[in-house]
Amino acid sequence: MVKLKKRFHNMRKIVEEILEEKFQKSVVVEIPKESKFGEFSTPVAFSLAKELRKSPMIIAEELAKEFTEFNEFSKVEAVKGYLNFYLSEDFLNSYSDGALVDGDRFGEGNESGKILLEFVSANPTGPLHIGHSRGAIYGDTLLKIGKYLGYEIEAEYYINDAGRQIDLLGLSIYLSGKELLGKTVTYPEEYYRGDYIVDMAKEALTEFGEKIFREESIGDLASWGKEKMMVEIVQNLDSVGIKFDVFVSERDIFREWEDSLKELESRGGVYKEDGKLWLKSTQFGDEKDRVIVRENSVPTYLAGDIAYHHNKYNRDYDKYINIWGADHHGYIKRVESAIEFLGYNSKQLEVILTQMVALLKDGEPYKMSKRAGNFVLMRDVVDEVGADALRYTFASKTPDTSLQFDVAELTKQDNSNPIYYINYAHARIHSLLRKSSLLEKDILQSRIELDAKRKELLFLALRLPEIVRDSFESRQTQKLTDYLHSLASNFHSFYNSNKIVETESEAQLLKLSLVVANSIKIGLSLLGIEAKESM
RNA sequence: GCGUCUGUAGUUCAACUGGAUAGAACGACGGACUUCGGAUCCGUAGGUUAGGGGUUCGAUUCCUCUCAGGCGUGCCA
Repeated sequence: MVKLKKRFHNMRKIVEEILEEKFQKSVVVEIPKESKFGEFSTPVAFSLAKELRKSPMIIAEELAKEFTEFNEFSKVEAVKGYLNFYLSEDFLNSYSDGALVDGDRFGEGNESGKILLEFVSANPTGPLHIGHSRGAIYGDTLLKIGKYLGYEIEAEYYINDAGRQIDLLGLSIYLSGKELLGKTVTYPEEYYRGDYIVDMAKEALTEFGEKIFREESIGDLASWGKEKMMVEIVQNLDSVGIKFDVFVSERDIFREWEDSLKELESRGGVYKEDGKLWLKSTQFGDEKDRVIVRENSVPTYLAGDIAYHHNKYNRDYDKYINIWGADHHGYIKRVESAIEFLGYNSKQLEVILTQMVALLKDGEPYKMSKRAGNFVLMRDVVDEVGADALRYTFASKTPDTSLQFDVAELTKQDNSNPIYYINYAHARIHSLLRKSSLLEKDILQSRIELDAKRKELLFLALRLPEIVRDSFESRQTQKLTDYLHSLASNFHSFYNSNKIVETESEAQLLKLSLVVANSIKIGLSLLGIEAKESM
């Protein structure tokens, strides 16, 4: 049997280490698209061709001979300059045993590093809409995957509870309340409309009586309304299984603004002009310098963000990840420059932008605006399609491409939904286990004899650790969804061409199926979805 | 105008960050169990990777120009 030195290493890493030890340099290890080229391959002979002044074909031929003594491989072949590696049955069986022993923790990493992940941070002036839910689900998926890999990650929500939008919330509730009381009101250009404002006005009326709708009470209505909205937002997030570790308030953070300002001043990051205070953000590549304190001495929004990032950096993480809507992208440079002026390294900050979600309803474009109140509520979509489908949909799209879909499409719960497809594969495996009369011990102790099909399926199932890692490091959660889909697909195909229960190979095929089920279960759980054992 | 993201099959997306014949899914069309769940499987059609030029053994990937679209370009948040 092959001994596994490093349980937590994924298979590609194991092969990489073997090659790097051999060649004393970093080597590209890839997984060929076609299984006839082996499980792994490397084009290393091409890069050696120049310095050795020999053809890649010849180099590869020679190299292939040097890998005969590795029991990880059953065969190492040179084809057209590529070096192809075929994993041995011994190795794959050992690795499978490891996977089954690890169970739910197969692929878990031992990465170190403290990461602060800030996401959603939607203004508490209305419920979450479908656009917010994209960043929320993407962020939460990253969080789950990162934690699985061993990183210490905190999920943080920044509450914009200061500034004009909160005043506007108070005013909007106030005006709506006036109208409820039969008064004629004229709404200004900018205010929040939508049913939730009317609902809050009604609630305020029953809770506080008519006296709340006096002009002096707008501030009270604002902070009361803000609290209401945060409760609503937390519920919205909870409905898809998202929980934050920390909520920070802009209002609280702002108390530290003077400290940040002093720091900026002492490092020459600001200057006065036209009675305003400017941040020298051009020094770090911004298009122009930015006002941080207005002529009337009221700080701008950026000031709050500077204090916030100052606060974050003082908490001393290794990395700060912000997930913002694409409309904030102009902010990156100015925040980075502020971080530099505060004496910190802006390279530790990584901003991921999620592009817009353009919704259609029956083919018609759906304009989303909180102000106008005709946005699609996250809550409504969750009610219609369920948390699982929504989570899968957003996790399966790269954040940096704008996404357009029809609400009507998502409300369809037919078999085009990949969640059903993947769950079905998982449920099928459990169905087989229920049908079988074998003991678990006998299944686990059997040895999987590999033919081409079995090997392909087993290899794919065992790639989970590598996929999870890759998915996190590239910040591309869709690598995980794609993987699960193809694993399910591969299993369905296998299932249809093999009888399993009550055959001579029952034990080993069930063992193979168990490895598949384990990877599906883990993968789904990292997406925040619970695998079903029956449907 | 500038910044930024994007452009790959009818549609939605891949392509391991420079590697082998550009792959899947959905949709379309045609098939498959008296075997364990047909919510499945198998097959067929569909491509000048937006376009030109460059870098090299090799480009969907890197550079450059052009074209098209989204977002941004408040002392709003």
